[in-house]
Amino acid sequence: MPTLRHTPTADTPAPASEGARAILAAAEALFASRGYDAVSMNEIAQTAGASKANIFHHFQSKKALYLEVLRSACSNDSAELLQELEHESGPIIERLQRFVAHHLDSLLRNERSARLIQREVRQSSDDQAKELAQQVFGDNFARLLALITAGQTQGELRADVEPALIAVLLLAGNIFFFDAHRVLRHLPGAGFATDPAGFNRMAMEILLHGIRPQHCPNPTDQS
Amino acid sequence: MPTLRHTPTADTPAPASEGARAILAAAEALFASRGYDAVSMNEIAQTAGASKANIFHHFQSKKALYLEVLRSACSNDSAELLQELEHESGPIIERLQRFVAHHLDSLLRNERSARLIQREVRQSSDDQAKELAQQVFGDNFARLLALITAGQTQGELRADVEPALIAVLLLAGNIFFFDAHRVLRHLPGAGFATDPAGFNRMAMEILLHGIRPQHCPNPTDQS
DNA sequence: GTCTATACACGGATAGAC
DNA sequence: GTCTATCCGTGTATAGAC
Repeated sequence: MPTLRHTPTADTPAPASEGARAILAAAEALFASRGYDAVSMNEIAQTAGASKANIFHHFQSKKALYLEVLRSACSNDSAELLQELEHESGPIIERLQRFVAHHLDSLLRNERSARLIQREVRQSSDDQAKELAQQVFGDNFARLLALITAGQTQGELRADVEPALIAVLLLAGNIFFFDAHRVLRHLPGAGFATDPAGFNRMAMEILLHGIRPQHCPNPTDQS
Repeated sequence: MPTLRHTPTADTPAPASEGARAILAAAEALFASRGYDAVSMNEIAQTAGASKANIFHHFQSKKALYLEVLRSACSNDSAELLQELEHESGPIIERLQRFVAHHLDSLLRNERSARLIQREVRQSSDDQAKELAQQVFGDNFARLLALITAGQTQGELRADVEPALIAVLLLAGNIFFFDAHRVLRHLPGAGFATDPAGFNRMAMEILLHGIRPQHCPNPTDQS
């Protein structure tokens, strides 16, 4: 698969001449829900209300169209979460909590693009992963790390664990929930599978008591 | 996609007449690494050293072959983990720890089958998920739940959280690591991405301090 | 920019000999 | 059980008119 380097200078590299945007939207929906191979150009044309040949006029090939879809999906998903992090005040733990909740919500709301990106993450062997890490996730992950390390220096979080590990555990729960909640629903005792917010609250509660510094209610001091 | 109900009575429903096993093995490798659509019957035949028509002699259709592959992959993956749980003594936390470590190890070692099953979990919308939950994951998940509840009644684990939630968090870390470690490697501060065992140890350490009841080193007792 | 028509290859599946 | 040969649908991509 070709490289997906994106020139970060131009805001709109291809203005997407009206009809092309319809094609892009249709392609995104179809690719995300059924994968690359399972969807045909005929189908995309039909869904977009355009002719198959017109697609090839706007995009060099099927793969080129796919990569274009990927790029737009990535930047959308990321952009939503950027603000939540920095421009806030108050305890960092609360901010983390809100971030995680927002992240899961975003996953579930933009299910299509989320799946699309996940697919790429998983099947990207070799050095494609590096590009993904640097050009797609790098910024947001770094931001999350900064928040966590701030929490550590401020004493809100344990300082004896790698911040990246905390970040990963924070995200892992969300992504697992996103992936598996349909199956989870039918497993014994996993009623929370239908309640993302509740899951988030409880998972965070568990994680926090491992993340925070020893929070011991002093038995001698019970005023 | 057709139902994947498996008669649980017969141990070897179809003895897989020698050549059929080669086909099955080749199909598993190809399906797992590239997905259902991307692999052709021609390719499977070639890899297995058989003719395309011969595949259709042993399996009704491409989809039937796929389901057969799925079934075998599932039972293999599950079977490995079954023993680890019950037939042991000692603190439950330790057993959980060993289970989680073994689980991640199993994922990484059987990458192909693991991916295959994950694919099914994610794209199974509707009631296909129910079958997966009941016929593939049900047993193992129930076992894990039993272990956790035992830990709760024994006082090793906090009793005020849903056991299923603990189970999910235990698994989520592993699966996220399995999915993302290639990308993770290239993110800042995530050096543990190349060290599954280390990741397991640290993640478990974090989780435990949230899971176990308040573990407070008594400051008055320092003999 | 958008269409109709078409070339060309490949994929899944079957027939029938051995 | 295994093969060769073949049918038929569909998918990507192009040519060329409007």
